[in-house]
Amino acid sequence: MKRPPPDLRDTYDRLLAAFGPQHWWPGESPLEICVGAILTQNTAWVNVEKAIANLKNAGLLDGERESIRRMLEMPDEKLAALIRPSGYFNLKAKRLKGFLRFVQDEFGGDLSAMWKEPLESLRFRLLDVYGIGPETADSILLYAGGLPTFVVDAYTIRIMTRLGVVDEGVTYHAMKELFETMLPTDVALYNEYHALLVALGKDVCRPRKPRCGGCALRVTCSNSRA
DNA sequence: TGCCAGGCCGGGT
DNA sequence: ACCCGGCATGGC
Repeated sequence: MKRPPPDLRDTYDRLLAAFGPQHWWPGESPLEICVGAILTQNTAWVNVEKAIANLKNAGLLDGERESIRRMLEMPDEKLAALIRPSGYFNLKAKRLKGFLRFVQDEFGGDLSAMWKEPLESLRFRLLDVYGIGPETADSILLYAGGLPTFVVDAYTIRIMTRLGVVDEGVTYHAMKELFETMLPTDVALYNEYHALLVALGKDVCRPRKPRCGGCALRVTCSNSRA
């Protein structure tokens, strides 16, 4: 760390005041949230919505166990065609099935049974599933399972790096640990905080614009002043 | 038009 | 242990 960490709780209050509640995750059921978490990998959410609409129209996000079974039985190409708007559709069809296969085989296609497993243990098992990396695992655990794990993404790292809170090249794990250490273990707080960082990132923190001059960073993060 | 989006995997150093 | 190309659509 280049400087003492800001009061991340105060930063949260400022973000909430600036952007308001984000109402994440924008999904109606745990299964839909899990599916969305995989489909949104490096993809704009608006495209994911189209893919999810296709799945709903095909009746594949209604009954949880039934939907999981039907998607698993479907040929890869057919599932890929449905999720086409979300991009990387061939890849994501396989990743989606990888996750569904895990839920099916290990928990009998019952997500509520999955959440009963201890968080750390479940997290490691999810990371072993093909196509599930740290962010997707944490998104599933927090937003679908309501378990207290902080979700880090590219925006989180960009924002914290540009504020000088962490050095460039900070790892996912270090960033996650920082938030979890500095904040109370609170699912609702983790939920809203990540969503607010994404809102801020979309606003001002693009990859090719290293400076956010005149942007909302000043408003929201002034407590980290040098 | 080109760049970007709520990553992750596999192969190469 | 890093680094990088591949994966693909749709919006601005």
